[in-house]
Amino acid sequence: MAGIEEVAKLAGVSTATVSRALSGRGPVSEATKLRVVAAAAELGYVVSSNASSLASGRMRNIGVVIPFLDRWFFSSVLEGAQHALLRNGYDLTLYNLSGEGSERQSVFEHFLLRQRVDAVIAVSLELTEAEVARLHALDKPLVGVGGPIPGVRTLTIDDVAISRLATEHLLALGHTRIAHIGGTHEFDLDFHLPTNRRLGYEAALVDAGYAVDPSLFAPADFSIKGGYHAAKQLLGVPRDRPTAIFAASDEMAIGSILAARDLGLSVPGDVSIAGIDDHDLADFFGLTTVAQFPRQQGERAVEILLEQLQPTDAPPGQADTRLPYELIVRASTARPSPSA
Amino acid sequence: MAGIEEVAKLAGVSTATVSRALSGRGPVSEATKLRVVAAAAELGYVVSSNASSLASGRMRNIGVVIPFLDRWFFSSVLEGAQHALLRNGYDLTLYNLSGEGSERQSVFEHFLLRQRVDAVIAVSLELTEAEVARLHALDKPLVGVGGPIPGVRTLTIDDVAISRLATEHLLALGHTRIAHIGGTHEFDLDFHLPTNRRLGYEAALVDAGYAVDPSLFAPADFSIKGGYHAAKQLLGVPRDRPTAIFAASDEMAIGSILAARDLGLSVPGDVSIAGIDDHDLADFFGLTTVAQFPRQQGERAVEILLEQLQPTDAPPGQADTRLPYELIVRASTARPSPSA
DNA sequence: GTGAAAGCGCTAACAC
DNA sequence: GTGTTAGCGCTTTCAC
Repeated sequence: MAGIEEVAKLAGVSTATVSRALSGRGPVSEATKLRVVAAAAELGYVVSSNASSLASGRMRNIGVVIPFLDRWFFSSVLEGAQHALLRNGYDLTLYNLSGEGSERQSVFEHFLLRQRVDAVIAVSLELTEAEVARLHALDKPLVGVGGPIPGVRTLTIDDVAISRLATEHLLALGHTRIAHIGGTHEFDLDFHLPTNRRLGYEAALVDAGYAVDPSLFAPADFSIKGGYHAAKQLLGVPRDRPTAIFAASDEMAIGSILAARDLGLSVPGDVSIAGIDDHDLADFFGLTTVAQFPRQQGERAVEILLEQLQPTDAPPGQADTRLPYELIVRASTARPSPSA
Repeated sequence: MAGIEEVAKLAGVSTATVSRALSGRGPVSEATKLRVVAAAAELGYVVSSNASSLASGRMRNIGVVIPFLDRWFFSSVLEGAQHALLRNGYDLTLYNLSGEGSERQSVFEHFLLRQRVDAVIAVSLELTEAEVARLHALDKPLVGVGGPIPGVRTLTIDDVAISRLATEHLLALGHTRIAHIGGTHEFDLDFHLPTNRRLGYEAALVDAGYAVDPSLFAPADFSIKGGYHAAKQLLGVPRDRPTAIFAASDEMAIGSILAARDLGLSVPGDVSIAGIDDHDLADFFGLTTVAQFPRQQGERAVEILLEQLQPTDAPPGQADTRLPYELIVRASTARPSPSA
């Protein structure tokens, strides 16, 4: 492994110049820069990130803390972040918290404090004050995706508005008995997504002049399986069956479609179904949904972070960035059939 | 951020002793070790990984190169690896190659050479000789999951045997017209999984005395959607319909189940369906499958790597480790109905 | 079992 | 625009 000294020798300059030429910091004439780059290429030289980081304090590495890897939303955010980081020459160090709670503690007490990352992206995690404080004490920028986290720059989606949008779509089609499959309380811990989505649904109903019927709510765990069972329960009643289901995630909505089929109901003939996410499979199932763009969320988080790592003290930007969403109407929703 | 010097002062020892006490390398009396650990805890001291790595040459960091994040198999391997690494105090630096080819090059030419990782895990990637050579030149251990990669320690699953097992299950039930949904050629590039799985299927048929009927093969892209369309084609013929489908992945098998339903066929009444993976959703769909345990594959890869990082020159272990698999019979397979 | 001191391979003042 | 040099914060010989 060639070192900076050898490159300097081959290019006929000092190590300082090599450092400047290769990092782009500090003035170097075009001619010498070319020689240095050529020498580095010839020797297959790559800066040692440890030596560089130790001397400069810059790690070129971002830590991503994420609770799950095997769900579409999370892996998409991660993919977006990874992509944006790679493009900028940054490494991504992954901290997946899917195990027991002890992992979370060691990540925040040890791993993130090792001076290995310049900044941290926390996905769908509500950090404790202590956790935030630790990172701030190290002067490490932090951005939350899916927060909000008090005192931290976050990217959030307006869950209330999203739900309202989906529900209003069903109302506009003429549905009045609209059921909702939402999250259980355990999913409310880190970010109040289930609650907010339920609130949006209820607000849309109330605004349209309908009462909220508690019997039209069923909790599930955000999975296809969970949505299936919840929908079976909602649709299994012989009389006063809901004519539409709005599920708080596409996976639960897909489960609902499968449940409807198993009950011999046609979608959207007998029941309309809408979700949230625009999951990979939504198109395949013809699911009407409100898209949120997780890949872009990951990319955006990186951009914000890299901006913050620039020494340019521009206006720090607003603390909370609202993410875009979009209603995508497919074949799973339609006007209620007159017979219903 | 407290440094080693402050800890030394507080514990009343030299920095050398602090280093020894905290890293466990070199002799320290039990008493001083206790004092040092207490002092470190009191100051909230965490070793700077850069300084430590620069001085010692150990990074406590493993690079994982992986082609996809949003597929169950890959995210599960990643999760297993992450878990095992965290438990051992190692960081995981992720390199996802899902973008265009340029990413792959920069990962191997720059990112991995920055001296940031002790070793590399390559998941389902057939590395070029040049790529392997680069890593070996740096003396970085490398293990492949899903290889095999010539000259590299790999964990592989016997795809031929897995397919044979699934096919023999269908044969044993009395099926003779067994269709196969396999991968297209593009998926054969990095690891010959589609070909091997097809070979196992064909070998089982031939051994049982049946000819391979090319009309009973349909290619797809390993997705639910792809499997759906392939199955529609296979099952759409009025006469001589296959009585069973063996798909090279659970996602394609699930697509087949949905296709069968849409065609008004019952599973397993009219057609039996089997897959490979034991995907998250396999249980929900009652899918008979051959499980391969991707989480454990990730964990195992880490164990092998960490072993290799030990200076103990024990027997280096065999070059190719075969992974376990297991037939899981659920409700999607049964004896063919007499009427068929 | 413990301490002193010499680096690890770079970067960033500072001088020129 | 370029070279000189003093660290960055640890680990590791080597003495004791």
